[in-house]
Amino acid sequence: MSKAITARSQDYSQWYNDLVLKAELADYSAVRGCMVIKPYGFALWENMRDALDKMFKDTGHVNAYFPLFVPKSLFEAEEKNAEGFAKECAIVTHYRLKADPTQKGKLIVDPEAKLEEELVVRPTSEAIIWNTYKNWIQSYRDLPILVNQWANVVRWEMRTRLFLRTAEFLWQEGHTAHATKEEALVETKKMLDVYADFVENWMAVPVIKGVKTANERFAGAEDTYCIEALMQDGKALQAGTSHFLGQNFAKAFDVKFSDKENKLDYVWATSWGVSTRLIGALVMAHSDDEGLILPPKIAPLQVVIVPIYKGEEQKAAIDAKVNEIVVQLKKAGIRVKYDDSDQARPGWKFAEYEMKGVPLRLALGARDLEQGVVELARRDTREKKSMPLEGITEVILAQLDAIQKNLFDRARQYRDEHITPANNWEEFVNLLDTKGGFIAAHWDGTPETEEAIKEKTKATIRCIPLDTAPEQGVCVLTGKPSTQRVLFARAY
RNA sequence: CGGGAGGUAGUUCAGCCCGGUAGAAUACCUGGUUUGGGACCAGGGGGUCGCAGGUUCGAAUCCUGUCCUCCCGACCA
Repeated sequence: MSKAITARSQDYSQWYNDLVLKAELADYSAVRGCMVIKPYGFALWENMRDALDKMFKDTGHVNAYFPLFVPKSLFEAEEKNAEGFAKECAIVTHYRLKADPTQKGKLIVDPEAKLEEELVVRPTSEAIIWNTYKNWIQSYRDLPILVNQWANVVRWEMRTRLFLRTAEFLWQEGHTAHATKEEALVETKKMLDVYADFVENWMAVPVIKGVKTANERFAGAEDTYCIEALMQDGKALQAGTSHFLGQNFAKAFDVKFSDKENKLDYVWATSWGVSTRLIGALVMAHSDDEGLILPPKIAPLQVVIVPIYKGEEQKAAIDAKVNEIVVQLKKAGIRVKYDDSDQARPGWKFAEYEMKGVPLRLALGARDLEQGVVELARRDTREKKSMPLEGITEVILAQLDAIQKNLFDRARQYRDEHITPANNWEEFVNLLDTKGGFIAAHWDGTPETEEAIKEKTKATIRCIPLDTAPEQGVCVLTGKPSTQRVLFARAY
């Protein structure tokens, strides 16, 4: 492993790529646009997944699993949804290979094994799920259906980046069915809140809750709610979406139910998802030029202990003490590793665990042992101090909390400092080019103006924030009247 | 999908223009000395030069095709 990664100030994109590879979160693969998630990266994803899964269960949802393949006829049923995804679908057309008669040891697609109907590899699962829900729903007594699935999806992206945009990715997709519009709307917002709660309180990444404009809306949705995060380079990243689907899919798949008065009506729907892209957000929100910085609540390892010794005798004494500490820490629920390997020297280990973003490091040497202390090093502030071994578990628990809080506060301060109002076009363009971040500006509400701004500046409307007060103003581009500021940014 | 750059030891890269026994650093293995911020000495192993064709007496090097990656553009629920 080489000794450094590209500095953020030098090349932010390269820094990100270097970091993902060197921290061993992921690797490239032999398949274009598809990555290998390595064990350390997957451990991180597992922690995120487990926390989210519990939140879903706590809000009444259950898990299920639907097929990877969607028959084309089902896929095209909801027209807007199908159109929206058509350009990035992988399609299965054959079901068999055979030996190539012209080249020994090679295989060809068997032309006689062509499928009657092509199968679309799911870019999202609304179609196959609503086709299924049709069979599950007859009356209001069958509602609501609150199902989530953890799955992979495929979107044939032209330009990919590790975690941020890959051809195949892992995610969860919730698909719910309701008797009333109101209930579906409540569900949509409830799950948006769950996402915001998770991303802020577990990942320590502050988000803005908002609604997407028509241009940015999920294909097939009535409304798309989102959480938007800000990265250290001033670009925005959509961290999660929750869609109010109205009756669009119920109509497309003919899913009706009898209400209490025995009247037939179409079912109301929502869907919501977050993906492994969140890992990209996590990396770009907190990390520095030394490597990854992980929030304790989802870090695969929260504490690493490194011994410093001369000779076997010292090592044995340190081992004995550290083993006691490890038992205590594990009892307190802390994910801890004692790296007593003799393969690397302490300095090497320090750098390695910094690259991997382990929140707290303890270093224990013979001198410390004599004095009954241990060196505590925080990854987030890179601050080191000597603490008494007595009562160290409590100190560590408090430090982990402090790190979690500091990461969030730090990211929120950066985010808050990078929401800037712009009142005219010159200001708007200038802010985008010099400062970046979110720009709060008036917009006349038309897709045409949004499109024009995008063409001129590459900035899009990230969302119409949910919690801002109405304010009279004029559109930053057209000068037409506007009633609310929206957030623009260049985005991932 | 268009334009540009790249792929040679586990890793980072030199060699390619001008064809002639495949190199460096680092990592790895063995032994020893070491260990409070990426240790040092000595010895050693490791590469069908992305893959497939072609030109040539001879190809990492020239030609063609193809795959993967990066950058720019188009696209991106």
